[in-house]
This record gives sequence, structure tokens and C-alpha cells, in this order.
Amino acid sequence: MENKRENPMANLSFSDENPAVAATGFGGGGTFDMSACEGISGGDNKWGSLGFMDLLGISQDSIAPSLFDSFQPPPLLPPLPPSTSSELHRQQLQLQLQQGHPSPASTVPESSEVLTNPTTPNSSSFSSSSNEAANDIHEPTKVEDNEEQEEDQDKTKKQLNLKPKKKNQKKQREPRFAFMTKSEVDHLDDGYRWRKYGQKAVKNSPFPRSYYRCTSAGCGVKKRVERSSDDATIVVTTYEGQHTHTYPITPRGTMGIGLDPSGFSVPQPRYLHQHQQSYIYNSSPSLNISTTATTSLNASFPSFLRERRFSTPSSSASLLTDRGLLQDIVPTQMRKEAKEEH
DNA sequence: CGGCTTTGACCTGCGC
DNA sequence: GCGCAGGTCAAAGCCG
Repeated sequence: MENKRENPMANLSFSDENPAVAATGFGGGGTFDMSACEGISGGDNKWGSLGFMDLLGISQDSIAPSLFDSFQPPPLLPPLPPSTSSELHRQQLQLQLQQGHPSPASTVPESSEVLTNPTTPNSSSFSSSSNEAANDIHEPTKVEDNEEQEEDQDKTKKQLNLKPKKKNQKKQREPRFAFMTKSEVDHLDDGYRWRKYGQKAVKNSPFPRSYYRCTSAGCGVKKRVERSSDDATIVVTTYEGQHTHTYPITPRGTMGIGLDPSGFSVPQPRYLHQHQQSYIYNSSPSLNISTTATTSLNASFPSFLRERRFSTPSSSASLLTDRGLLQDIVPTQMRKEAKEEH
């Protein structure tokens, strides 16, 4: 089992819950059209070392649409957790550290390569209602509080076996984002400790989806892991929520040193809720999916992915667009529209 | 013995 | 309202 946390040969492909991307309002006002960055794939362009945070415009100095232009490749990394063995990986982590990017001791396999687009997602953006997304845009700072309250209520409701309370108020979800990893193991070690609390068969997929929850007390971060039905070597991981603690909780093959945990929990406060972004994902010329996102979502993004290379495998796009996680990320209505166009 | 995984049951949301 | 699928719970079992 322990070995499951390692991912020796994973080919990390970071993907957003959606593929090709066009972001509008990125960085709080500017318009950023990522769809123009076709060269993202291959990891041979300036995006090559872009981190998730960076992509969201949350890097050290704040956000700006032009941020992508000024992005600098990450430098070196932190000592590796026991779980990660690759020298390459180690160097990468060190680079991250030096650069000031907290990086969890995650298990990014050596040859890992982030293949994705920046992700997006965010909280209600991923909710099933486009209206919710719209609301979030207007009231960004309320999102998290509501989510927390909702979550508590949900818990209570379940425990007491009660019916839902508020009417006309859909359950809001935690900020989410997903990424794809090419790996032989399902559960990548991102430095945090997770407890598996469920597994379900996924429709249209021969592979089950596993549900994990952060084991840290009071931390409600969850993540779902499933393999792509299209490509069994691809693992789709979806994170939901923000860690409320500092990085590695326990020595579990990861370092418990003071690395900023992921930026998960210690996300630069100044960024939280400050920027509302709206993305439009274009997995194809005819498919336009839009969602909104707040930078707070960065807090959920595994730092181990932040410094990975991004690319945009068309397969990634189609993968998420076709089934599984997509439904959680893209409002139903949008999916319908996309279908109609086809 | 504590922590974690497994797995069937149950709950909830959504589409028809 | 019904059925389906996703998500969660919690008992049982496994493992170090």
C-alpha cells in the first residue's frame, strides 16, 4: 500500500477539469485568452514551467493578465520526501523552494510532465448551475463562507438523517480542480495524508472512482481519483476544498518540514477572494464552456503540480469533456449547449 | 491496537 | 414521481 503513494514513473499531466482554455477576466479585469496559446502542449514553450498559481495569476507578486508573459521558469527544489526518489524530482522541488513556491513534498514522479491547462475551477464554477457561477462572480467573498456553512449543515443533516434545509439554495461545492496524471498508480502522493472513504463504479468507465479525505483534523479537503476510460494510463485527480493545516501532517514518506504546505492552507490571504476569474474552456472550436473561478482555488491546488509543465493534450480535453468529472465542473446547461453544437 | 481500506447500504441531486 | 448515478457513511477486515 505504501508503494501506492509513490509514483515512480508517473507522467504527470496536469489538466484542468477542462481543456483548452480561454480565460476572461483573468486577474480581475483583464482578458486572457489562453486558447491562443496553442503551444502549450509539449512543454517546450514558455508555459513549460508555469505553475498553477502562476497561471492563475497568483504568483508572488500578484496577478496580472500579462503574468504569463513575464513568467519565469522555476528554479530548484526542496529536499525530497522519502517517498520521492528521483533525483530529477528532487531538483525540481528544490527549484520550487528557492523560488518561493511552496511545494509539498509530493510525489511527482520523476519524469512527470504536466500536460494540462490551467485549471480552473473553482468553487461554484463547478457547480451544476450556471447561475451559481454567475452569482459567485458577483459575490466572491461569500462563496467560501457559504460553502463551509453548507458543509457543516450537510454533515449535520446526514448525521441526523434530516432533510435539506434551505430552499431554493443549491448545495454549493468547494472549489475544485482536476488534473490528469499519466501514472501506473492511482493515488499519487501529494504530501498530504488521505483516507479513502469510498469507491464507486463510474458509468461508462471500467475503472472505479475512489474518494479520499484529508486525515488532518478539521480539514475537509477531499479528492477523487479515477482512471480515464479512454486511456487507462491516465489518472484523473480532482481536489475539492482547502487544507486548513500546514503541509505534511505526518511523516508519511513526505517531509514534515516547514514547507508551506501547498499553499493550500497558507494561501496568501491577500489573494483569497480578491480575484474572480472567468474561464472559457474550448476543447474544440465549437465547444465553449465557461466557468468562474476565484483564486482561492489555488489553495487547493497541489503544489506539487504547480511547477510542472503544462501542455494540452487534446485527449485530456476530450476525456474530461466526455464524461466523469466533467459533469461536476461544467454546468449541465453548458454541456448541453456543447452537444447541440456537435 | 490504531490507522487505513474495502464494500454494501443509504442519501441526494438531477434528468426524464 | 421515478430511476439513475454520484457521493458518503460506517461496519468489517486487513496490516504494520
